Amino acid sequence: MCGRFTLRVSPALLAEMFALHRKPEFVPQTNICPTQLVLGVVLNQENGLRDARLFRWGLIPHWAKDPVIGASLINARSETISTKPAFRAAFQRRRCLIPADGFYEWRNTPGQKKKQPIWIAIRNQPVFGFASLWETWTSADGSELNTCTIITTQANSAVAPIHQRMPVILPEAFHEHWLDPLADPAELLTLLRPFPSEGIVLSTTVADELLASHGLPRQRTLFD
DNA sequence: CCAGACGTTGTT
DNA sequence: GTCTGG
DNA sequence: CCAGACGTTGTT
DNA sequence: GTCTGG
Repeated sequence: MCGRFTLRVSPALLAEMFALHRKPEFVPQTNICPTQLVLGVVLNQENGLRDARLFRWGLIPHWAKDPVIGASLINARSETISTKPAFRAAFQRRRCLIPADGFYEWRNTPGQKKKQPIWIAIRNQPVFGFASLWETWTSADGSELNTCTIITTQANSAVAPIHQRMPVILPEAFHEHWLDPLADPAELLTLLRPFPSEGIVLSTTVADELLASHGLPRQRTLFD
């Protein structure tokens, strides 16, 4: 799955790598959590340009009465995304890319009391995009909330020893297809596969280094 | 027909 | 909103 | 994902 | 142990 990730690149690089209309405003982060605001790249249907927008991580279906459901919909299984009521509308009409430069999976070692976080990145890719969906939810008082979810797939052989599943990382060559509002759903589903194992980089120590390099306090939630 | 669910993950 | 179960 | 909380009663 | 909140 994918329950935490990092995004530390400059807005300028992000704009370049995702062909954004303009530079997004965001602060580099090394511990992005569910229910926080995350950056999502969408295709603006008005002008055909790519925009980066903020979404609350945890998709709330438009029909939900209680928005608390979003906290559990931080991931969507690629295998069932086109049929599940919570996701199929978003899959048809509201696809996006969530930029990241790494993500965490927790390894549960038998005999060890605590799970160990492993930081996972892609070789030679300073930033990449998670295949994602977004929704707009309207509350009883009429206020709107834009939310998103990250699509998961079976772990590749590099990640499998740590965890059974992993987020879908779309190679840059697939970005345009994924964001195309007229794309054929059946073809889109073929894009949702595990990233090639050869490109995977794992680290047990980088997380602490990342925090230090940004002068951020060590985060008890992850590393103690 | 209406009522109620609608999701993921890990763990057992 | 739309499907499933009763 | 992890961290942190984890309650009852009667009344409207 | 399990749910909620971030």
